[in-house]
Formats: sequence, structure tokens, C-alpha cells
Amino acid sequence: MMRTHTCGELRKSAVGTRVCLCGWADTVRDHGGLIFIDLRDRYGLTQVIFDPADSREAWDVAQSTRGEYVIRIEGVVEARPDNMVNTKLPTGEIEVRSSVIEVLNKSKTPPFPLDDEQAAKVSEDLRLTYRYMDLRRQRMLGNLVLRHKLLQAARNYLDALHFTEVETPILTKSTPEGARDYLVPSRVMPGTFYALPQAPQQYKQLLMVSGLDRYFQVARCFRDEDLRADRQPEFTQIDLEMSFITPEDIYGVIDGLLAAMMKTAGLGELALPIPRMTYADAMSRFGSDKPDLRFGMELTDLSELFKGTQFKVFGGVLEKGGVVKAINAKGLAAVPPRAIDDWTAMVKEAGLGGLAYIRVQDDGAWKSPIVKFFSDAEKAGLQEKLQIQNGDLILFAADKPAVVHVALGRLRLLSGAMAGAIPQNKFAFTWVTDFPLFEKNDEGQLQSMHHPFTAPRPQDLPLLETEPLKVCAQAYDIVLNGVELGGGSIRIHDPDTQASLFKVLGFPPNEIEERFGHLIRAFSFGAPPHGGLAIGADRLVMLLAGCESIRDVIAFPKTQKAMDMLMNAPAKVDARQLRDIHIQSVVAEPEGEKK
RNA sequence: GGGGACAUAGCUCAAUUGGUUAGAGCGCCGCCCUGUCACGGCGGAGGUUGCGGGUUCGAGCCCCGUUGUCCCCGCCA
Repeated sequence: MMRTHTCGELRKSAVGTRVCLCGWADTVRDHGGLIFIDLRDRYGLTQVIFDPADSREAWDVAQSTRGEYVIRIEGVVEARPDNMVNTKLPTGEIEVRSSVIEVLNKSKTPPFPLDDEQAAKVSEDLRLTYRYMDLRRQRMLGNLVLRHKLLQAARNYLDALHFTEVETPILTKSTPEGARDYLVPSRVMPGTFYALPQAPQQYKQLLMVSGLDRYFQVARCFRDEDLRADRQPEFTQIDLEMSFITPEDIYGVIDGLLAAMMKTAGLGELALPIPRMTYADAMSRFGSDKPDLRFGMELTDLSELFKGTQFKVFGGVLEKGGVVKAINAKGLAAVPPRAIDDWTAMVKEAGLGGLAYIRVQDDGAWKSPIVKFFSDAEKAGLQEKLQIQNGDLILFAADKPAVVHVALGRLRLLSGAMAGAIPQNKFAFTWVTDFPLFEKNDEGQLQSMHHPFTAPRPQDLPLLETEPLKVCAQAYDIVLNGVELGGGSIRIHDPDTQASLFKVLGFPPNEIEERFGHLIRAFSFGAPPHGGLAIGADRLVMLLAGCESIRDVIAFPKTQKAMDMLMNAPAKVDARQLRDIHIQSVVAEPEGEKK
């Protein structure tokens, strides 16, 4: 028998028992006589003591043991004397007196320290190059275990609600209207390509046509776009779809799912139902379609107040149908000029002409380049609407609503963080509902905001071909702490509505047939009304684990250039492999590397 | 595609205005030490300052380029 116990389970009740433990030498403390080895495995840490009087042979081996050696020990569990109990360890009341030690494997000196406090500062590329070492840390192991437990909880919850997990293909067809696809050349059909799925969207809808009724999948998805702290090129969704439902059914299922996962993470009872707000409200009040509701500092509409104002910048914008809005950055009156400069550059990038502000000094005086243009009534109105107190900083934006919202939404997050207004141990979920069905792309053409199978709200159907931008979708996002966790919609299930939507989007008939013909055909055989949603599993785990990067909850993540530092992927392949799949690279080989 | 930050010992960092032999803590190696748990003490080894070029009497430091990592904008139906 290799081991009788793990390194995390021995307690006082085991005193007197003969045990075998296996694990890694976490630290070796050699006192010349006594030697202490903290033996570590996934489950914890147990102190093992070697006394030359017990076994000189074992003591010799213990003395030559180094950090990260893999060892197996045999010994007897002893209670520690009262004054030597280590209260920092769950196993701190006992130790194992060992007379048998076997080195199962030696280890080179680790490339970086493995204790969580020091490892947190180590450069991430080194951690990724030696990811298997990084994952030995309790923190990282804990993240992987939590991820597993959360997904397990999700599976149990959905199974109890009669959802069936179905695996859908990884080699599938390109869907050019979404993100950039990862392509896989076909060997058998020269010149053709599979694509890796951006989401199992069409398959899960086809499963509804099949009558599966309730589908889910812990699904790997692939999108060839640039990375962020919360975006990886391959990521995992908890993807689900249901038949014969209304949006209320989705809210109910997901509310319960998230509550179950919060509980599993040890984060207590989530108050249900999760609050909802419309997309229009989210944009107007928070300047974002994924509002962070952990703090206030909402956007305040001042358009009424400044109607007919003498201040030409605001007046001019209002005459052209724009809006004037502001946020009160509580307590930031003394923010350095440098910050205002940075923020000004940021809002200009967002399309604003400039950033107007008022510093409300401690003596109550308003220090501002624009206040001299305000009437007494306007000042009084500001005071009242923005609840201005000494020490506040007021930030104004005046332009078209879309520009004002984006600019102030970003300022709200930046200034809120700077003011320390964002509580860190809070979980503020919200649904964002009633998204527009369409948006205009850079070329001014209509495109689906979600995807082209999203159903319009029934009451908006008459507007579909006349005023498409006013049509709201039966689409909803679930948001946590300003992060888009997931989204979904009720789908179009009747071919007529689908056809008229394609028409509005301006898809030519031959293209519709080529790209969506299979789906339309399927829907012509009796598709049930259906809808669903997908949750970004990595993001959810990241937030519930209290991590700042999605990479910390993925076992083997990629760098910002989508490199796998451990495997060194992507990499060149043999010319033979390329020939087989009928691919020729147009990238010039550097001199000296030609074969 | 764009903006920003960083790159010095195995790790984390320091190095005055451009000026002697590039330092510290941790780790590593050796010796000592019988109750430590971040053990302690003494000693030691360890550097092409990411790479390439330039300016200069002289470059870790200034300039240009390049590579890599991270953050953000664009992008992400």
C-alpha cells in the first residue's frame, strides 16, 4: 500500500496509529538532530519528524531530502505537546514520527517559489511555462477544485430539472457573421474547411426540433479574437436550451442555477429573483449594457435643467437633440490634474468633444472652468439633482445619447474605482432585458445585435420592416459586477418571421440557403417555440473564486498572443502534413531554416 | 490595427546626473545546530543588465529598432 491517509486528514483522534503518507516535501527544517519535513499533497500539509534515535538510516535520507522531492513515509501519529501545536494548520495538533522514508522521485530546484504569497508576484509567463509547478500551489489547486465543484453543481441542478447533456461537434461549419473562426482544413475534401464552434448555437436549436425539450452542455467554444483578462480564444460555456417556454422560464432556471452555484462556492444564499432592468435603462442610468451594480454614482440627466441655458456648449448640444448628463464622483474633488487629463483623452476617444467638471472644494466653493456660465437656478438645480456635497467631483458629458452614455459609463467605473466606491466582497447580479434586435455596423448596414435567430418582441413585429432599429428583441444578458456572464434569447421558430428578418438584414436568397438552409429546413418540419442561454463558465468561476484573470481558473491558458507557453503552440508542422491537407504557407521561411 | 506599462542573479527588486569590481532579500550549495513550523547561525557560488544597432572617452541608465509578457481601445453575432 502506497499510503493509508492523505496529508490533510490526520487529527488528534488518530494518535497512536501507524500511517503511510505520500507527497511532496514542502519544507525541510534540519536542526542538526531533529529534522522536520512538511509533507504536502492536494489535501493539506502534515509535519513529519525524524529523530536519529529512531532510525539513523531514515534520518540520513531525510537530511538529503530537498524541496519538491516526492517521498513516502511510514510512522506513528503523535500528539504534539501543547506549546508546539501549530494553529495555522488543520493537522497542527499532530505530527508523524517516522522511521521509514523512501524517495520516490527527486526534483530540480523549482524555477520560482511555490508559496502563494511569493508566487503571486512571479511573472505570469514563467508561471505558464512551468504551469504544472504553478498548479501545485494551494491557491491554484483550489481554483481548479472550485471550478469542478461549480460545474458539478450546475450539472446536478440541471439534471434535476430534466435537462439532458448532449455533446455537439467540435468540427463544424464556419459562421462568418460572428467572431473570426478557427479553421481546420479537410484532408478528404481538398480546399474545404471545418470551423471550430463559436458556440453550439445551431446544434442546440436543432435538438429542440428533435424534441429533446431541455438540453445543456458544458461546451468548449472557440473565437479567434484578441484576448483580454476575461477573454481566452477557447473558453467554456454552460449552454442550455428549452422548448415551450417564455423568457420567465429562462430567468427562473438561471436564477436557481446561479443561486446553487453561489451556495456551492460557499458564498451564501443569493436573494432571488435576480433584479432586472431594460437595456435602455442600463444605458441611460449606468452607461453600459453590463452595469456594475455594486455601487451607485448613476448618470444624472440634466437636459431639462439646461434647456435654454446661456452656456453654449450645453445649449448647442440640446438644440441638436443631444443630452447633457453628469456623474457625481463622490469625494474626488482633489483628484490630480493628470487624472482629469487622462479621462479627457478617454472620453474624446469615445467621441466626446471634451470633459467638463466641477471640483467642489472643502469650503464649498465650486472650482471649474464652466461654472461662470451657469445661472443661479442652474446651480441650484445641479446641487439638488446631483446631491452635491463638499469634496465631490462632478463630471459632465454633452453629446448624442449614445456617446454620452459610453463616455460617462467608463468614467463611472474609473472614478468609482479611484474613489474606492466599489465593494470587493459583493455579488451584484442583474438581468439586462429588451436589447435592440439590430444595430448599425461601420458601413451603416443593419446587423443582428445578438444573432439572426433572435426573436423580436411580439408587439414590435409591425416595426420590423419599417423601423427596424426600434424593434426590441426577446434577448437578455445576465450580468455580475459589471461583467457580462452570459446571454440568450427566445429564438424565431416560424419560417415566415425568419424570412422577413433575413430580408431586413439584406441577406440575398442564395446566401441564406447556403448559410442557414439546413436550419430553415429543420424549422419547416415543426419546430417548437424555444429559447435558451449560455453562461461563460470561466468568467463565473473567476468572479466566484475572487480572481482578477480568467487565466487563474483555466488549467492551461494562453497568453495575450494566444500562445501556449507550456506546449509551445502554435508551432510549425512538417511539409508532409501540409501536403496532406492541401495547404501551402505564404509566410516566407527565414534564411537558414529552409528545408 | 492602435495606446500604455514592464524586461538587471533561479525568484522579487535596487543601482544618485551617463562614471571604480552591478547590490539586497529570498532561494541554491557547504558547515554548525535535538522542538522547528517563513527554524536559526557562519561561509560560498551565482550576471552576455531580453536581443540588435547607435550616441559617448565611458551606457543597466540616453536614442533607434526588435522580441516577449501584461493592461486597455478597436475586435469579441
